[in-house]
Amino acid sequence: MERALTPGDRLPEDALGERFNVSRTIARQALGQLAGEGLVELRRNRIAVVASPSWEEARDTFDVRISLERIVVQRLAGRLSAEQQATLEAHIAGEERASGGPEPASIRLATEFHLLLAEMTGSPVLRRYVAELGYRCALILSLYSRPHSSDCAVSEHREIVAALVAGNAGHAVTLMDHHLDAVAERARILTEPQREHDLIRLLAPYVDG
Amino acid sequence: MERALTPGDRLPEDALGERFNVSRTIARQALGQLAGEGLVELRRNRIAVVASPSWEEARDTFDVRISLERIVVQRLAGRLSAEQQATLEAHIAGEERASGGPEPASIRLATEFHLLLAEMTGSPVLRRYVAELGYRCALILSLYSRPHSSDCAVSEHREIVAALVAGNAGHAVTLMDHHLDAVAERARILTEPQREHDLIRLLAPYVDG
DNA sequence: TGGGATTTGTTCGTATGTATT
DNA sequence: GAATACATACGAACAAATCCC
Repeated sequence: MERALTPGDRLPEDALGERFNVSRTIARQALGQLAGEGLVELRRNRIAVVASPSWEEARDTFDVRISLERIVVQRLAGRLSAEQQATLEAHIAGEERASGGPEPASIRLATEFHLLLAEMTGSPVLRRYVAELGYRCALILSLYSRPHSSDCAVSEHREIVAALVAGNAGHAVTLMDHHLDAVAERARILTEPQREHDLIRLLAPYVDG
Repeated sequence: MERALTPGDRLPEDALGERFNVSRTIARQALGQLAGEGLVELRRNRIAVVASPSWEEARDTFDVRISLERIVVQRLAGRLSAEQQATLEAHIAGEERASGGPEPASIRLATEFHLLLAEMTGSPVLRRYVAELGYRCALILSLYSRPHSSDCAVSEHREIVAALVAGNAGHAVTLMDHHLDAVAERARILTEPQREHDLIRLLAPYVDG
């Protein structure tokens, strides 16, 4: 979500295990799960790498994501509790605060906004699928998009919440469609191949303890 | 899919490995994947068991499945190639032929019809999610439904295909909604706890070679 | 093209935790 | 309630495949 890693980056079991202070067995399990979620590519006898979705897979992922999030807003329109409303507004305020700061934080918050909505449907299945697609879309944008500019997105988030609170399902769906279309639209120009990464250094912030 | 196993059935790594002639490591990996798909419950230091979705989870799974399959028929209406049409008709013919025979076969075919439709959208993501939910719903029905009666379902499948071929998206969606509602409706009466199973014997047909 | 260094695939042993008599 | 049997969790080690110079 924060683009600490880039598609194609190598993920050797040993190095991961050393970084997170676990054995290869554990690192291997984690890689297996991530492969199941489409974030890691796992080919037999080959080193695991961060997934590099093809252009077709990218398009497909975005298309299904749009359909799924449409379901989310349809379920939520006019049904947000006061508490949920407050949570969403607090989140958007956080996004605004972060919008001037470091990019990884604002990218993460933008993704988490959608996750928050999915969570509020109360459907674990919907939540899981939206989360999975959200993560994959973040990965795709790091492959295909130009640098993130989050300013517009925050105001769109605000409008979506307003439509949900107003109970205008149709409008909320339209807004969400346009919002996600706009996000997908960023994935138009291929960025040049990324720099070499130092796995050990990059993952340092993510080690517990 | 064929209800060879029932929710709650124990799945010890050892027994599985012996049955399929693989080591515990491999059996363990398989259990991990199945847990990711929600078909197996994996609690720390405890024996794995076939998942027993709660009533709420069951309801949720069916609800999301209906929403997802609605997307499938919307994408397919008026867009089926002659070849796809033939494939679907052949499948339904197979369902009819099997409807008098052994139950496991017809249950499997009924589930696979929906999988076939999802596949024809050409969307790997949609296909995967519909498959996952289809398998889970089969599991749920084996927990909560009375014995399967597939006669009605086959004719409903036929009607859905007809609406798709006619290009009537709205009607196709309605038919699919009603069809899946009817399937979910079967999950109303709790069946009594199932008999004890002999894992070794039940899995015998599934061993390769 | 060849060969050494890496990295994965798999098995097995031990420790630890759980169920059952 | 304690002891025994059983199952899982984890890591070490070895073989085979791959990578890279």
